[in-house]
Amino acid sequence: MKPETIIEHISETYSPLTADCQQAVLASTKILSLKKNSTLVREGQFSDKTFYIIRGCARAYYLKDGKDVSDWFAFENEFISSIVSFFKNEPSPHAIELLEDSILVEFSRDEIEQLAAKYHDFERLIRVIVTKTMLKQYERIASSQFESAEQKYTNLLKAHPTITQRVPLTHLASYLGITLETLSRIRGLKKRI
Amino acid sequence: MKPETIIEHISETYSPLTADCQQAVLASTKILSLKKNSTLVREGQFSDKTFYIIRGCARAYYLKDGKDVSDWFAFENEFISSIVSFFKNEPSPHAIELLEDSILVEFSRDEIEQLAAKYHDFERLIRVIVTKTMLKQYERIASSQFESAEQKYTNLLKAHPTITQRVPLTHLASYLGITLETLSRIRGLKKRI
DNA sequence: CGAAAATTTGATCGAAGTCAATCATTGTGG
DNA sequence: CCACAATGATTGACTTCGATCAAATTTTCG
Repeated sequence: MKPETIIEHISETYSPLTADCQQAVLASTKILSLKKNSTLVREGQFSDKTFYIIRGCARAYYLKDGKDVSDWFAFENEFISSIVSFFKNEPSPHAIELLEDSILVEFSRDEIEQLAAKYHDFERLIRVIVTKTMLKQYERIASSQFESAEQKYTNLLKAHPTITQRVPLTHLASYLGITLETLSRIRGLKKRI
Repeated sequence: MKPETIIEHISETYSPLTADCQQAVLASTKILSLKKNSTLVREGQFSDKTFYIIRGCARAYYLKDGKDVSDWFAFENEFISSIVSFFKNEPSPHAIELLEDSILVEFSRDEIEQLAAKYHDFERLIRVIVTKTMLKQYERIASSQFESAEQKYTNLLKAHPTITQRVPLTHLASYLGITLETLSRIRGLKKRI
């Protein structure tokens, strides 16, 4: 996939960019092609990068009392970054790894800020992306806090019907805030009914 | 408090606005002074308004299986809106009410979009506010999903030491996703130790 | 002051967690 | 290309945290 096509696609998906601005974005775009299990961000490090996924998927996770807890998944046409490090410039509590062989676009915070300062339409693009992310997190709060384990899993499947084929259940369980065993029992029940 | 001072203050708190832009914002600003228990948004209605709190506090809540569940609180210098209705233009699942006599600034979505389209620095202001909100929601997910009832309460107190003096415990309990009884027991324990 | 609202306290129950063992799937080196 | 080790998923027995139901007590406010 050509870089121009990618920027066009981001522009179409989120908020339109002028040709002029698309050119400028292109200039500061780096494309990565990485194998499954590659690490994009290591725990404890600073990361001023955001990754846009063209193909594949990634997972942000952290260690909570020694246990691996998944915090975010991203698939094609979505962004992933160490939210804490990227936005607050603190060491990243999260690690980010690839769950499949993937093709990514890498943006740095400086590039983004420069583009946003120079191009009003890029500033808007960022605003739109952040707003979408915020709404997604809002949905997640509603689901995680006030639903039963089973309802949470059902909600996840509704939002992402094929996720179980791409992400190991262990990760889904920790993402939902339930144990692997509980998730397994829920799935057992669902099949039988 | 004069309207000019308010806009200046928003500009200082979140992201600077040019004098020109501040003038334009002023023109579409409506100041409200309302009594405790006033309703800003009713459940099931469309609301394209966002409220900035100058004095007082407000609460967004919804009914889940007949029970009142608090979803968001906002205090001085913060914004509150029906997130679903404002951003997705759907009927609001939330109602919003005042917990104290309050002074508010009301913005409509149209005004905001027009200002954002015309003024790059206003677009940035919105971006910054949405980003802050997103980070706050992120913290909330981490706390609500992976902490014990007691830890959640402790986290809340840390972020908002005086909240118990302004918001009834019932609302705090439902916000934290625990029952009033459990919250009361936690508070009992804390005092004794 | 007294009624209503808010909070505390007590007894019991249940959903999901923990610990432990087994079964299934995947992938790598001989 | 098979073997078998490593990883992932299921199942079972038991425990626990916080929910529910119920009642008492305290606070607020007309």
